[in-house]
Amino acid sequence: MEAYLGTGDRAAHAWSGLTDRTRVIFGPPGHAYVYFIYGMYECLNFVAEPEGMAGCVLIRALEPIAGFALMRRRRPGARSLENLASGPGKLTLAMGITRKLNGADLVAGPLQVRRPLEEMPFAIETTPRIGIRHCADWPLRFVIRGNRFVSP
DNA sequence: AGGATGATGAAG
DNA sequence: TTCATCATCCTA
Repeated sequence: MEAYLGTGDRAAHAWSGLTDRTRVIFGPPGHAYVYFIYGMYECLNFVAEPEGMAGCVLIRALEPIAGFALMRRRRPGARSLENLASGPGKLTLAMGITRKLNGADLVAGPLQVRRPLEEMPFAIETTPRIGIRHCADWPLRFVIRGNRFVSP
């Protein structure tokens, strides 16, 4: 995942202030911010700051633990389990997430953030963010150390 | 290394 | 109404 700050972060969508597109980012936390990028893909964020304040987290990858057949059907090109959702665009394809979920409540659903079935301890590693030009060296990308499913 | 592909924000 | 830009992925 990657953090995008509300103020001073030129790489963040919220940099341009409150617009139609960024409205959700300035809304209450625990909601999905889904945006369309490169004319083809959609990316999922979690709003992370109190209402009136901008700040969100881009979900760049996930480890599939269920629904394998469905995810493979949505991403026929995926050659391996690791490849299924190891990138922000791949993740939304595999999960069937579209802009219709923009602004959706992540507690109420239909898209929900849930506690894992079994809690596994893990270490978090910090790296620069990926695919941006501004503030590219800021250490705001967070990965699970040693995990095979992180985005490249 | 380059192409697919369209919304967005800022400028005119 | 244009225009550059873009938090990507895939094939070569």
